[in-house]
Amino acid sequence: GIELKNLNFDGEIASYLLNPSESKYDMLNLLNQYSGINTSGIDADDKNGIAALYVQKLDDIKRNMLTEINKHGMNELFEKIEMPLIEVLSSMECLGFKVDAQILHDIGFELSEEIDKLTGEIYDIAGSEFNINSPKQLGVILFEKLNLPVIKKTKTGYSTDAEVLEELSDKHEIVDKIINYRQLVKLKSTYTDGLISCIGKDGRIHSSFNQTVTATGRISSTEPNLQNIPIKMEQGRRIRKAFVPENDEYVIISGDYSQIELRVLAHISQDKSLINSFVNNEDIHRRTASEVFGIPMDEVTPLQRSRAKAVNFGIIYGQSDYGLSKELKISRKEAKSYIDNYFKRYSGVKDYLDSAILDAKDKGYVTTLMNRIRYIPEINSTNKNVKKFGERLAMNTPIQGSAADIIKIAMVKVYSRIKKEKLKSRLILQVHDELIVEAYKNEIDYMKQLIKSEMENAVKLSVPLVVDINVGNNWYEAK
DNA sequence: TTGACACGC
DNA sequence: GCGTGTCAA
Ligand SMILES: [Mg+2]
Repeated sequence: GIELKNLNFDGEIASYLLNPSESKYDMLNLLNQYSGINTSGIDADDKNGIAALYVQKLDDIKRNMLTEINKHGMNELFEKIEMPLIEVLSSMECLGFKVDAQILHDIGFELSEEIDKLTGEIYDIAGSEFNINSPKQLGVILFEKLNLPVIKKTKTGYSTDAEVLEELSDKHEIVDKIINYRQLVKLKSTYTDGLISCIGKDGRIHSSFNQTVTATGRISSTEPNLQNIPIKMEQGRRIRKAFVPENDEYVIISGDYSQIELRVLAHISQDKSLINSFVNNEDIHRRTASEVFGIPMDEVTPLQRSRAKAVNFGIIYGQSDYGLSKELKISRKEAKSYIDNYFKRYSGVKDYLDSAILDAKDKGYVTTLMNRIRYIPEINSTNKNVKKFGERLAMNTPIQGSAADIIKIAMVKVYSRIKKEKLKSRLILQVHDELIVEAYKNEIDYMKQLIKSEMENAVKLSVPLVVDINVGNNWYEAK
């Protein structure tokens, strides 16, 4: 019920923009970096003393930070995006998302039954009882008792991750049951039990949205994390049926950007072919397959399209031929030919990614669409692996960070219009390329248009931004 | 506290 | 590439 008004400067956010890789933006750190005083003699436990000094030096700290923000051209990012976003996130936290506990209990009960059944079967096959949740104990069973081949090792012993289990699945009947067990236990512990424990007295889940955690400008969500609710597998996806509107006067509307990162890449690289693909609204993975494999669009097979999709993801991540070969389970040579072909066809993308690495080396940092910065010290490492990692950061950060800039602009715009026009609908969640609105039924058509247009027109790029809108009686149905 | 693992974009 | 939660040790 308390309003946030006339906020124009937040020190934590200002310092986050000046270096988003820091882990703490507390008063002592800010004093040390921006007040000009020597803080080496200050007792870190003296909270009152630090707070008093911070207030005393606030004018200096503020002036120094704003000067730096200005130098980097981040004025608009700070004043027009990040500062207004504080109220948007605060509102999302206060509103929360209503959750039907009964649905979660029902799913949880089903999961328990299946887990119990699988547990018994696994013990029977193994010939002994052990903690299946312990990778260490599971490793002993799989690789010592049952003598299955060791696929890969971790720092501490045998790896038993999903990729390893997948490879072992036709070697022993226990493996599929373990794969299944893992999935179900994850759903039960993190999602049914975990979410139930977060439901407030108002029947809603109030996540925390952190604005100063990620190095790229994305927001993060904790207690609970509402940005990783299952969607890929149907069994997990059903969890979304528990996320419901307040009552039957409301529905859930979801607006999600189509291919926002590749569109951002087309824009910042100005690659002619990639821009053309999006201007013509092509199926981008099919087009990539056609270019990489040198075949007409209508002759692309499902496998080729799927591989091209992995190539596109790899480009965004700055993936090497080695990384792509592991992802697609193909030879390094074959992966290299995919990437080489891609860069021949999309030479503007190649030039751009090279320039991002040069930027990181020359200036020490890379930037996004709205001039958000991220320092990349890894790029100067003498350790080859660290240096390569730095190069991937230099390539990925402008893409991921620009997408974050865009959806933040859209959030501020959607929120402002709802407030100004005194609508009953509410912005309640953001999941990186998606906004979720709890919409009043009389406002459905209006909100669909409002969300679509504010998201698509958040910024003007060389390619269109496309947003898909879906409506449903719960989050699952809004797909 | 850390590492392994699994969920999301 | 970017995150967070759970569990075991
Ligand atoms: Mg999408």
